[in-house]
Amino acid sequence: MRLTTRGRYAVTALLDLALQPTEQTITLAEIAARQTISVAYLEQLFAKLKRHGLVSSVRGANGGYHLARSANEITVLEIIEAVNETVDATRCDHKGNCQNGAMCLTHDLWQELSHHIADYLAKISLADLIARDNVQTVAIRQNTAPFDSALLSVTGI
Amino acid sequence: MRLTTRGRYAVTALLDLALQPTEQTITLAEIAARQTISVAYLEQLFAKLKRHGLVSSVRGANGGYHLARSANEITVLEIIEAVNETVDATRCDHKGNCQNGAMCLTHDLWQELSHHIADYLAKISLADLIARDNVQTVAIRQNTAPFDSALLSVTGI
DNA sequence: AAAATACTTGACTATTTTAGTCGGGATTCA
DNA sequence: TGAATCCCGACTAAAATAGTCAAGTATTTT
Repeated sequence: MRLTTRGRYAVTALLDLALQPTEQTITLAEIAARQTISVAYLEQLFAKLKRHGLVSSVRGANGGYHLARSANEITVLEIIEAVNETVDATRCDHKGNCQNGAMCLTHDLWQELSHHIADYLAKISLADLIARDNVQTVAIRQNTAPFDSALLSVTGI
Repeated sequence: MRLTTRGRYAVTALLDLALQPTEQTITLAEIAARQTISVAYLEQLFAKLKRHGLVSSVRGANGGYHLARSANEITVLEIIEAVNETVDATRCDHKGNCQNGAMCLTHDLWQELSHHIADYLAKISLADLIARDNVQTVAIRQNTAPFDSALLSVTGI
């Protein structure tokens, strides 16, 4: 079971995307500036997110990314799994062959824990997150002061 | 957030210990044989478990380990935390300074997830696990055939 | 007292994963 | 054409995991 920077960044980046007006394409440079993530790393993550059908892209000048579905149809679980993090806590990938082909003493415990976490995260959509007070508060902060530095880094000044 | 072999082994080993008659001291060699974990690695884990007050040891010939408390007073969460695995999913250790000193967009999500998992694991004691059908089934299997090899490795034959 | 048993400690190591970086290429718009 | 943007693969440094190994200490049995 793994839940590290990669998954956190992916959810953060997609939530940032979900907070922008849907009619615009959003560049990775903008997201990078607002969320303090390097563009190069975001490229890596968005390649996976695209492969899993969570975002769509427009190439070329004025290009960028969109959510591929509406914010209430994208769950946190999907995002995390798309960037190769698993929520599985068993060592046998749920197969039950954890001890030399047989089931280990604690197999069911880890299996139930895995399901528990997956259920929890599958019930939270990007739209749910947007609706939260603290997300709104942080988003407003990120759109004011840091926006200048976003522009700076985009223009390369 | 990490939940890997180390935490799984620790819970498995303590559950094995909890399944044995309380009046006996249990050696690591026996646990190692039943659970297919190397003695050297168990030593490392039990050092931490002892430091955290989860087991007590008896040295010398016929020595071994006991649970330091009764099985219903030891939770899975405690065991996992004792071997240095954290159930925290935030990157800021709950401090809320995840983005250059300010709160990142998804801080609350990870914080709530962490609490959710911790609550879940804190409600499961070793006694709860013992009561499960599948644990009994596996324990019986491990006490028959593999017990010979346990004796063999103990006696060094 | 000696031997056997068992725990204790610390150093060491191979492998894997994470968290990125870097360079070049393809596409589109103006 | 040239700038903006996404696309792709290779590369790397640092950390964590999953152990191993060796030497030592403590206790009990004989």
